[in-house]
Amino acid sequence: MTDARAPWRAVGRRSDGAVDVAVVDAGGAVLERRTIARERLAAELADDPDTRWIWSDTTAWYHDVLAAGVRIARCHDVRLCHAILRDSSLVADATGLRSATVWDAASAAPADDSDALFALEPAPDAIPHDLDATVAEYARQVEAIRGSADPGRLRLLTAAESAGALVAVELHHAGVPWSRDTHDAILAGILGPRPRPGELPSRVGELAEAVRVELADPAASLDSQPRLLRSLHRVGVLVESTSKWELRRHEHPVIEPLLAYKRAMRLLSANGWAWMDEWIPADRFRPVYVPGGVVTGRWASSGGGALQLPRMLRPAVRADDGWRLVVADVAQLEPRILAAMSGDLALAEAARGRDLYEGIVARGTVPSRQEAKMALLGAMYGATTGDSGRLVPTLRRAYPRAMALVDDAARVGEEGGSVRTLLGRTSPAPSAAWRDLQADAAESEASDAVSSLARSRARERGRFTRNFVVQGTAAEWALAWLADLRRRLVGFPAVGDHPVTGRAHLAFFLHDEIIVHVPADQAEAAAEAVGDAADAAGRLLFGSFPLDFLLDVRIAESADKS
DNA sequence: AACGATAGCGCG
DNA sequence: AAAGCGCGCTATCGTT
Repeated sequence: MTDARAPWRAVGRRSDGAVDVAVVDAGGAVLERRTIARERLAAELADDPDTRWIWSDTTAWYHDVLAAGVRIARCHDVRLCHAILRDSSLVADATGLRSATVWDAASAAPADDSDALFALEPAPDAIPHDLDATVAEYARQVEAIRGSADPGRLRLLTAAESAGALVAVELHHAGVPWSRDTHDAILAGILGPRPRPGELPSRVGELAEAVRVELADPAASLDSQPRLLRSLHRVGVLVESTSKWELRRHEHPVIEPLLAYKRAMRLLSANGWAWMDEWIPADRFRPVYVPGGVVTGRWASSGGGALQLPRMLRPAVRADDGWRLVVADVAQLEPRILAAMSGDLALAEAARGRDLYEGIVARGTVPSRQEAKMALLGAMYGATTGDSGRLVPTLRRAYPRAMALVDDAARVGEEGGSVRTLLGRTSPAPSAAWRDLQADAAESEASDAVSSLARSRARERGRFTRNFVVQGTAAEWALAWLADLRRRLVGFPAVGDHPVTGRAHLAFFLHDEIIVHVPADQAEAAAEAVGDAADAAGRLLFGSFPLDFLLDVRIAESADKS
């Protein structure tokens, strides 16, 4: 993965806004340095597009560079890698990294505030962007990896995390191609035509009216849970909450219009016309992705609810004229990850070339696909009761290796220990409050209340660590998939000047799903690249282990699932 | 008036 | 009854 002869370069910001550029050796020592004007930065990177650029924070640097028309191949994101290495249980001595607390500060402001990096007065809680601090921390990280229990895995993880950071900025830059007209039509179909500002859409008003009729109260408030609850009780619907999953269980003429009202209001407030005007100004949705934003290594997002686009809006995701979308998602990613990382050949056999849940049924473990899914999700999430928990023991007998991996992770977590993903991302240590509670419960005169609370908190943490190993390793696989596909797409013929959108490019990513926006005549090739990248990611993480990462790939003009 | 916490629901 | 993980966002409610 790392080539000792590759020229590595670092950039840092000077207090006057100019940029220091340095050539560094494999250990992070500066061999040469010079200073260039800020305006020269993009050109400087363009001169060495294949070099690995070491910088403080991809979000802070890359947006300007891309805006200036330059794309780079590789980077080392010091902030993101610091967080990984500081906590990784593979790192033998993290003292130096832990004392470099300045790298724990928040990332720069989101990409649209592109002046944030070059503001004269950096925010007091921001990470440093100067060359000396950047290179010094980089050297600490190189040393931490070298002295670790598994340098190869940590190199892979830090490279994948950094590549993901590049993808995240590029995704923001490209945006999700979006049809405002289709979006408007979907809203109108469910809510009624767009109302004047301050007015409720007609269909919402009708539903509210229907609910109030059934509640026999023309003034009933539907948006306040306590008041709605009282209204429901008055007409004999004895629910404890106003949640839809509880309402669904009751038979009463108010239920159906009420659920429809809640659905409509949800759509209106979360993804209605106001959202469309704010987030889709010009037929592109540009969410802010936050790589490493979740403890497990998954991405988070900030603003716009990028990771929560309701499925009913997916028809609004629409390729440009003459372009197509390649929409691909992995079938049962986390169960496959579990099979591969535990080396469970029986589970891998159930997964090979088919729907994994169907494979479990075919092997006679459980009678139906639904039960197989419930059982496996229950095993990965730590269910102990209900339909899901009931089937877990059956699964434990059929797939002992896979189940032992998650059961061990849960046990370690309950005992206050740390677990790690395949590549070494490590779960956070329990809080002081958690440890205090466990210590209190261990005292001989501990009350029943304290003991039972401590047990409950221990189990909670066990469910977290149980899931952490699988969710986190799945996130690593997905990063490898993204990074590999990104590299393949650069080889596609350019049809425009833009470094990202001037050719086939990634347009969306969500945990186990990718959307590529591609000129129509290259769509088949792009679909093939998506599959090849998935195969490559599997080999990178799991070598020759006999398991495939089955994709559902579609080429279409819209992302609508048909 | 401005904050944090909570309920509820969207996604994987 | 969400029984079982991880998120972000909005509206409402309670506190200051």
